[in-house]
Amino acid sequence: MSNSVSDVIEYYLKQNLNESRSGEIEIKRNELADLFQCVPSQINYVISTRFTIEKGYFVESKRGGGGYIRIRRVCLDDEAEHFVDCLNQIGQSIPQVTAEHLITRLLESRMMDRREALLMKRLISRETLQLPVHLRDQVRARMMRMLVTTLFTNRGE
Amino acid sequence: MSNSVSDVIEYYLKQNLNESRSGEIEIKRNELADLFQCVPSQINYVISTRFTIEKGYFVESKRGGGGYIRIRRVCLDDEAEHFVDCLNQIGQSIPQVTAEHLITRLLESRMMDRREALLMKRLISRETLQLPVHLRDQVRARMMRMLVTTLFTNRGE
DNA sequence: TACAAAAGTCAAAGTTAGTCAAAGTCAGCA
DNA sequence: TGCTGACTTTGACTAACTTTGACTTTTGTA
Repeated sequence: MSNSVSDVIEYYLKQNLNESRSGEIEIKRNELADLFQCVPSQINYVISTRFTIEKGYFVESKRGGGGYIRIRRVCLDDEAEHFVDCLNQIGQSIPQVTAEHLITRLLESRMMDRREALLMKRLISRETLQLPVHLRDQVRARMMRMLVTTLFTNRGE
Repeated sequence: MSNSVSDVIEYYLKQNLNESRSGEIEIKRNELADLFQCVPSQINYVISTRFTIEKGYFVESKRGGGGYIRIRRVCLDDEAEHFVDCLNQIGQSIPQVTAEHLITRLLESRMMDRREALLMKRLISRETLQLPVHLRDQVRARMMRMLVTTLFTNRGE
């Protein structure tokens, strides 16, 4: 399934990450590029397309002598801020438009895919809920909180 | 039977699908076009006319270096009937356990993925809805109908 | 400070696959 | 015959993803 060099490098890095007990690996860009016979900047490409924060990775690096690239798999603690932000915005009651914006942001930050976002927007709509405004906004808030909690604790793939 | 190039390609692909233990094959569009001496876009034609979701196939692809077209056989007999069956089962009101069973069946038939099923089960739960029983079962029914409709009309994102 | 040794950036080139509409084929029928 | 409509074939154009390399920035050390 993995045909491109980028895919192979991605697999290699994730393999190493899984084997490291600390959930963190440190590489030398040039050494890796050498190992996979590619230009050093391809390592940057792989990292920027496959090890993004949205996908649950945090990357640090340092240039110069003794430089490195460190990749860490982030767990809930590191995302807690974003997670809490979302929950705070939702509160105990949320109108449809606000919820729709939040869903769009979650989609844009790759926390959900298009189908999930579409489904979610339909589920929290006035038409689906068909309840008095006050009650409707409260049910919608509980649904949104459940969405965010699920997204943050059960990452796809 | 017929022996148009498209028919030959269709036969070739289905043959390969049958032989693959995983029920899934991966091809390179250009290689196939080369093999059958046709333009690459004819592969798209064959796929779009013979490997539709209605006929029980799910197709994914990726462009660029290492690109591919992946065809998977999905086990679903008669689409429309299944869709209508689901809607009938839901009706205007549905209790939590019944809805959960339906979600599990949708998951098993690959209409949804694990995370979507998990999310959906949480969304339709007593805890999330927190409404009087009769109202709750009605809201749940509308949510389930929306789920099924979305799944059947918005295949794979 | 100067230099060397890292890593970063960015855009061009390369590699696939997708879309769409025009043209071609063929069978059935008035 | 020759028309019609469904299906197939073709290719120009588009979109998405990857690879490459020239140039830049940062950092440690002599």
